[in-house]
Amino acid sequence: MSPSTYSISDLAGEFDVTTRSIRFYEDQKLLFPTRRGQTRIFSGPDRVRLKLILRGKRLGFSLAETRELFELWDESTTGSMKQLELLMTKIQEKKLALEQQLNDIAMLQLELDSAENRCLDAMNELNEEQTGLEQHDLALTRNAK
Amino acid sequence: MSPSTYSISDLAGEFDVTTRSIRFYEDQKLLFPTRRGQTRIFSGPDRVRLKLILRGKRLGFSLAETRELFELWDESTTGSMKQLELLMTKIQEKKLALEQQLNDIAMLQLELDSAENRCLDAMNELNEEQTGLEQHDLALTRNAK
DNA sequence: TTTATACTTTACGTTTACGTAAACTTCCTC
DNA sequence: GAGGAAGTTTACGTAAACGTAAAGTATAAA
Repeated sequence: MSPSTYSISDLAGEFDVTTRSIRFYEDQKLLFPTRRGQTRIFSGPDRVRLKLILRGKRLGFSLAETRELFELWDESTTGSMKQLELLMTKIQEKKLALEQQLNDIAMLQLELDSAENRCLDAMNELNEEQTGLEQHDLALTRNAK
Repeated sequence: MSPSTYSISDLAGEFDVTTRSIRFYEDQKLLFPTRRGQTRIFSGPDRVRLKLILRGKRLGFSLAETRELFELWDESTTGSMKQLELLMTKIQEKKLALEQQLNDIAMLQLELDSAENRCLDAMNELNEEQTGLEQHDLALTRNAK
């Protein structure tokens, strides 16, 4: 069974971040460990939030943005009407940004494929120059699975 | 017809960045404008690169990473075998990172949808409390197109 | 009891990606 | 020829996200 509390180095080890980073995230109000004495004790939800923080980073989110998302999520159970409307706006913004990111990724993937093919072509040319034509059909094996 | 050269403020205006940023990108070897006197003149390829820089930023790339990609692309026509193999490695790395990003985005989208629904539920509840049950079926209109 | 290990706080240092101000030059227009 | 707009260089400032000592505490093992 997975434990329900974690030390700072447990989490640092599991997610490959430094303890310094984890303490910084706490300082920035992204994590809320309890204490035993002065030692931090992280809960399951803390662990989840850490995972989300790191995912956010991979997507280019600032810590402030991630914290905003956390707050939105938390307030979604308690918010007033005015709050909820603002929340909807923010959610829509994030969704639009993600759409944009999907487009960006799709285009970059196409370009990387193109670069990959150019690279393979160049490698094949170098091979042919060196070894003559005897391996000519090797050039056709590159799309085989 | 689109012009083939651009001033710094042309590009700043088109892509909504400051001239300061553009100069900084040049300083970091990401753009290579020519000069007329001391005034920068940007080419079509420069404009494309600027667009790519900004796309990279949206994906969380550092300027150094983007420059690396540019250099990879440029070297793909001239590289030696050793170079080309390293290039392939880098390309694979980037492709893997993009796959990860796609996963990350998919999960975040699910969570945003969930948050959106929680939000709509909460708003409907507030409405019902205030107006009684007369608008009860309004709660069902939210998935209509 | 000493020693090792893990944890803590405090605080200054560093990198990235610009912002911002100061002090010019060019060119156009009035 | 006096502005005004757009360009330039130089250089210091700044926010974010940690890195990196320094110095102390707590606990378990030898």
